[in-house]
Amino acid sequence: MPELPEVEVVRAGLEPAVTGAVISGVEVLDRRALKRHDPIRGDFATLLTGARLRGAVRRGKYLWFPLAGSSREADVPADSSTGSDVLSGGDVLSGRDVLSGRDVLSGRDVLAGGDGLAGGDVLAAHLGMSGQMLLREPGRDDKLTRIRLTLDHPEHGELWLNFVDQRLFGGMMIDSLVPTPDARPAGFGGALEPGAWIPRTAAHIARDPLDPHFDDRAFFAGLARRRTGIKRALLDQTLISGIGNIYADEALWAARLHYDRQAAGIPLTRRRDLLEQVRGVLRRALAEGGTSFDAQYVNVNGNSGYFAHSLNAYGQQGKACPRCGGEIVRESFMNRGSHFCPRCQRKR
DNA sequence: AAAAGTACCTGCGCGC
DNA sequence: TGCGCGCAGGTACTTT
Repeated sequence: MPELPEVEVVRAGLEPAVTGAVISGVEVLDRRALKRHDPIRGDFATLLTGARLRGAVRRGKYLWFPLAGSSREADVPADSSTGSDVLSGGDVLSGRDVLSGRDVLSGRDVLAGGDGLAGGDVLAAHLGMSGQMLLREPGRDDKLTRIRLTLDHPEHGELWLNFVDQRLFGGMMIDSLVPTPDARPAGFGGALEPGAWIPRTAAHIARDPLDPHFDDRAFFAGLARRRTGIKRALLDQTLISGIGNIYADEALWAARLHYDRQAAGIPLTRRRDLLEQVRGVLRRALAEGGTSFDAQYVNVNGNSGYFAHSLNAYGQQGKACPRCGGEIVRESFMNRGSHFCPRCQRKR
């Protein structure tokens, strides 16, 4: 389901509700929704109960919520003999400034709660194909809720956060932060400055094209090296993140590129144009609240976005191409649909 | 090493 | 109405 615009709608919707909230209850209704959680680090519910959420951060389609460290961690003496990063003066492993005892990720004092958590741990989430994060009045259940967090917010009071996922390709986990390879802020955190720390599970993906630190030149060079079709390259989250099947088809339509054209053979000017189209499509979709065809994709209140009305190629098979009037076709590719206009998106 | 294939899942809508 | 089938917006792991 959700690609960058949809995940960003979720992030922005959650941000005011989770920032500063304490997790007062955790119900894991289906353990398969924890499949990326490493049980060795402790029980998900136990670790999370009592922890305080500090914000909501996103890179591409990955979401995470930095947690305040546990009381136990806060008692750790300022011992610079272990794991301290000389250059930053901070503790690489925990994301905490060892000398000052303050949390370098937020600049705030580490709070008690979430016993067993290390400073710099996060609640990480991926929505997969069908995941939703719904904010509800306590007592309001949703069918297919897999994990429920009860949030206690100093201003908003008590809320349920239902993680709903039909297909169970998504999930939640507790993860630790590692330094970003380029030492720049990890992702988009709204009001929260995420710092140059990223969850281990998301560390391998590239920045997304709306990230101010996205490296355009590295992307163009990466495309030039790919011996594969351009759509495969766009969907490769290690090259550029946040794009899924819908926006790949839409951006390729806008750039007049055939989905299976060899990435390496595309001239630089057209690679530049493609990136511009990618950004345009993602920004427009975001402005309309994301794309939804049904209740499968919704924001945190359960409402749908409007971008489905603006699609030019995705799902438009049989209809006229809005640009040239040719007929949009759907072809099976990579076990999914590719939608394009054979007239203005020619392979050669 | 990079690229392609496969596994992971459930529910819905469609045609018969 | 009931049933089987195809379809779904993603990622991680394995194989080549």
